[in-house]
Parts: sequence; structure tokens; C-alpha cells
Amino acid sequence: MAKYCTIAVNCPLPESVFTYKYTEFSDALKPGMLVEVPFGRRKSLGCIVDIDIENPPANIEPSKLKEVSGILTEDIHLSSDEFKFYQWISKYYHYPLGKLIFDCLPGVMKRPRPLKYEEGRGEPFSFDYTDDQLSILERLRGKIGDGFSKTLIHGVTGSGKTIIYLELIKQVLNRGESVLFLLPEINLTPQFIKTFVAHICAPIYSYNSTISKSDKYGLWKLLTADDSPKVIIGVRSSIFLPVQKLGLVVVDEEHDQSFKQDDRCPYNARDIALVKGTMKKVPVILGSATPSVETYNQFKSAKSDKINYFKLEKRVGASKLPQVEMIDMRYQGLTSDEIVREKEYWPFTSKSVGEVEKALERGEQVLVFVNRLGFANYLQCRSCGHQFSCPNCSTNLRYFKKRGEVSCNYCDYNIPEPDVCPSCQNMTLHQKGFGTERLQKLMQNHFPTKRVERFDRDEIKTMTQLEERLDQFHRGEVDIMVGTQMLSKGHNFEKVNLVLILGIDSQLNFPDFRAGERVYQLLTQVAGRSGRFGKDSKVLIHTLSTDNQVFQYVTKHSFDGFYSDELPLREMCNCPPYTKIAMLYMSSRFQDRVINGAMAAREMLDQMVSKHFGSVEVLGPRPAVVEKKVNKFTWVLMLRSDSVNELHNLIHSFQLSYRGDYSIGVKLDVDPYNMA
DNA sequence: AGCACGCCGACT
DNA sequence: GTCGGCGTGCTC
Repeated sequence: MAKYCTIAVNCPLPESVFTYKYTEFSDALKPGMLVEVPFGRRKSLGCIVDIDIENPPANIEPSKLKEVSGILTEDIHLSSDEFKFYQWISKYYHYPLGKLIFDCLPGVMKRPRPLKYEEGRGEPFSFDYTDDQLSILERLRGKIGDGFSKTLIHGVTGSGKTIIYLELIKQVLNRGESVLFLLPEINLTPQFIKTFVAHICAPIYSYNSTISKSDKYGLWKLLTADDSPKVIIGVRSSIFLPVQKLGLVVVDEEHDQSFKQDDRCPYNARDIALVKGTMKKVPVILGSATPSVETYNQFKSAKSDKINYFKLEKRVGASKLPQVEMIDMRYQGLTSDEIVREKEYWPFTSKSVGEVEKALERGEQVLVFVNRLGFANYLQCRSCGHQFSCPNCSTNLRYFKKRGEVSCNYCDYNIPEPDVCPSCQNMTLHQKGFGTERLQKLMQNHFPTKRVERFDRDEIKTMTQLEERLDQFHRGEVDIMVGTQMLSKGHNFEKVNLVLILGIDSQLNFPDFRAGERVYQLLTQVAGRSGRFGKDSKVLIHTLSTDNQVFQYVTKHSFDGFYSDELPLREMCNCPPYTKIAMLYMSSRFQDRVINGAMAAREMLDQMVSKHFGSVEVLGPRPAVVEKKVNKFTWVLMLRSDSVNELHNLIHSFQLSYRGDYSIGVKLDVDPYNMA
């Protein structure tokens, strides 16, 4: 007799679980198994949800049910714990279960090559612990093996969080359990691998975009079959790895926005790490020098979480916090002659260039930060004002001098560097704004005998290049390094006691309730690169708004000041953590259709709100910050509520009843980080 | 998202 | 005539 099973199929429909018949495989099929199924006019992949269902669903004719065509692989299957994890995420982010599962799983390989990993050498280590470190360590040791707990270590850069992690990891491994260690970006991986390989006595696996497809598959296969103690260091997607006998999850740099995925399922790995911890009954440790406002608030307000908040306000050893100074780019109090002279140094100043000179004379190295790539943000004709913009996107083209072209941020459009204005034939084109390339060039002009290098996505494309450039810098072969945030996170440089920061104003003026938080975090992190090894050190911030409050917290190294001022602001403007937000993105190749569609959606939402979900506020629609990308127009609606349940129920009802224009794509983002 | 069906314009 | 553009609709 034919039996029925439910299968989460890899398809983008809001409801991706379908019923299938099976006969041949009746003994082999088990929940969590990966199978091939016919789907519409094609084949697709699925994951078995339930088997042995006696009665087919009533709302569909039984003859229409198709049969499972085969088992995809025996190497990988989802345990019931993992399956529940995926179900939770699918529900919370309103993302199709089947698609989620197959987004996360590695592609199946017939013959994976042998899996690469490093065996820890388990060298003994002894550090001089501070009292703070010791007391935290003692408290955290008690949590290992004691079920779910969540902990926040709020520790300034250089306060020695790594050593605490290391001790706890060793303890977990000794219990025969494994550790999942999450980092926001791959560029932090090498240094942790180095430390862990030296001192830990277990295999260490890394999981990020630089490891091969074969290694990804190999690791999934290994973890499915083998529960021996190991450490996995990975980026956000490693939270999905099927680690058995999991004993601890660490999320380092908890605040970092790289933990939030913005394509496909918009999960935040830090948030779902806590879900995984709850389900698997293991402790989760979050660490950051600049916790996100949400996390900070969570640990400061809930009674049970307060005791799990730990601070490390002092740097270890001789390391001192840098002196942070503002550089006023408005040239206030200068005579017009002085201003003319000062402009020669733009976007630096005579003072900041002077400080660089002094540092170089002392034989030190200097870091220069700017959050922009390329030479100039855009080109503009001096005579007629013509701007070079992208034909496919609503944005200006960025000027890359080295490549000799102007090109688009969002699509692959680029044209050779023009030397004449196409609309008025004038030969003078303004180069507006600056990026890493320009700062490198200017620094090189100021210091022709010194070696000035760049550290950004343009220059560093592979793990090898990353390690090479860092090694060069450590060996002292580079005097000035100009970089983006890529350089701002986690690295320790012995001979750096001066850091320049430029171009922060554009981020300060960003129309987003998290603008202040981001700037605070970026500046504090960047400042943390300076003076890690005992010398007096300086951070110079170039800005037009020296009196902006956010700089005060950074210059004064105020540990809680930012949060205690920011939280009331968030409450006043009904922003997270006091409310929950979801964004609804609608896009189409036709501008009129997407606008009409978004208005219609707004009306539908309004009706639903007035009937059942009174606490939810619907805002918009408005065009996306970049309305047209690659010839697709996007409009945005925002949903906000202080009731998580009502927000979720509204989204769910909307998804069920919304059957709009097929040419309009709808995307949801729950707990958005950037609200483009 | 695929994938096919079907309805119109412009070619050997 | 029919090749193929893309608009529309469906997926247990």
C-alpha cells in the first residue's frame, strides 16, 4: 500500500512543504533525509519532514500526488534537532523552509577530496591574568556543561577576551565536546587559527568562503558521522553546521553587521546562535568591545541576564588607551591665507600630516582609515555640471584611477576614464570626494621615500593576499597602510601608535536610527588598533562636525556613556530595542508597477492592521535608497510594533493573502540591519 | 526560482 | 509561413 510523506521542497513559495507518495523506499526513508522529487515540470530537491502518513491531505486529489524519485545522498541528513532549528528560522524570518535548508547545505559531491584541517599542538600556555579576567573565567567555567546560558563579555579592545575563550574551549574539549566559534569576517580567521592551533589539543576546522566546495561537503559529511571533540572557526553560515556533542558556542564581535545575512534568508547568526544554544542546551558567549544596542539592553534590563553581563574595562599589560583628537575640517579661526595653505593638505590637514611625519621619524607605522574604495566618489564637469551616472542604476559612477575607469557599485557597468565632458566637451572634470586610492596617492606624495600600501577589497581578494599584506606590515616593510574597515577589526599591530580616520561625516549623516551606533562602533574599533603595546598613542578624526555627541564617547573612552544616552533616544523614537521592525521590499523592472504594487500592499496591510493587528504601524511605501539597481526598481514598506507576535502574525497573514502582480518580487527582512 | 505555454512581431 | 521575444501562471 502506498504511504505518504511530507517534504520541504527547495522552492521559493511561502509554503514549501508538500505531500508525496512513496512505495519503493518505504524502509529507507527517514525524517531529515535528502531526496529528489518531481516538482512541477522539473525535478527538485527536498528534505523529508514526516513519514508514514496514512491519509493524504483532504484539500488535494490523491491522484495528483507525485512519488519520491530517489535518495539524494546518504552522507548528509538532518537530525531532528537540526530540523527544528531550520523550522524555527523559517518561521521567524518568514522564509520558505525547503529553500532555507538547501541554501545552507553544501552542494552534493560524488567524490570529495580529503578534508583539510589543522591539528592543534596543545602547547601549554601561561598568561598573567588580570583579576577581572580571572573572576570572569571562574564564573564562566561553572556554565560549561550546565545547560543553556547566555553571556556577554563587554571588553575594551586589548582587554584579553581571546584568552578567556581559549581557556573555556580547552575545558569543553576535555569534556569530549566540540566548540563552534563564530567570527564576523574571514579576515579575522588567521589570527585565531594561529592562537588556537598553538594551544588547543584537537582538530581545528575553518568554514568560510575561501574553503573549497569539496571541503564544505567533506566537513558536513564528517560532522554528520563523527562526534569526536573539535573546534570549528567560521563565519555566520557555520551556525548551521551539524556539530554533534556541541558544548559551547562563541560569537566574537557580536555587534558586527556581517552576522546579518542580507540576501536569501535574512537571518542574524548571533540571534540564531542563541536559539541553537537554547535547543541544544549549551552555553552561548557573546563578546564585543562595542556591543550592539540590542544586546547591551538585553543584558542590562532583564534581571536574569544582568548577572551574565561581564565587563573588562582595562587593557591587559602595558597597553594604554589612545588619546583621541578631533581635526576640524571647517578651518575655523583661520585667516583666508591660512585656509588657502591648509587646503593644500585636503582631505588631510597640516596637523595630521605633521603627526604622520613625526610618527614615521620615530620609526613607527601609521594607519589611515576611510570607508570608501577607489579614487573619487564621482566625476563632475566643471563647466556644465554633468555627472557620470550609471545607465542601469540610480547612482553615480565611482572613479578608479589605477584601473583607469569609472564604474558602478551595483552592476558591472564601467567606461574608460573620460578626459572630456560628453555633453559640453569641456576638458576639466572635477574629482569629487576621496577613497582609499586617493589617500594612498596623497600620502605617497607627502612621503615619497616611504612605502604606502592599500588594504581594501580592491587590493585584497584572497586569503593569501590578506596574510601576505599583514605579514609585510608586521615585518615593517610598509610604513603607511590605507584601508577600509577590513583593517579595523581585531588586528594587533605592534608599531602603530597613530591612526587617522577620514570620511566619517557621510556615515554620521546617514538617515538611519543606527547611524550613531555604527559610527560609535567603527570609531571605537578603529581607535582600538592604536597603542596596543604600551606606547602613548593617538587617533585623529577628521570631521566637519567636531561637536557631534558621538565623538565624546570615543574621545573620553566612556564605557557606558554611549548606551545610556542612546537608549532613551531609541525609546523616544519607537526604535529597536523597544520595538520590532520588519521591512517589505518590492521590486520590478517597471517603476509604475512596483509603485502601484507597493501602494496596494500598503492598503492591504492597513486593513489587516485595523481588523486584527492594532499595535502594528505601517510606514511607506518609499523608494529604496538606491531606487534602481541593475534595471530593477525597488520600493520599501516598513512594519513596526512593540508586539513581536502581532508583527509576525501580520506578516504571515499578508503572505497568505498577497497574490499580487507576478512581475513584482516581494522580499521580507525581519530585524533589518541596514534599511536600504 | 525554474520552466512551459501562448500570443505577437520580423526574418530565411 | 515559423522562430523566438517575454508576459503569465503553476508547482504535492
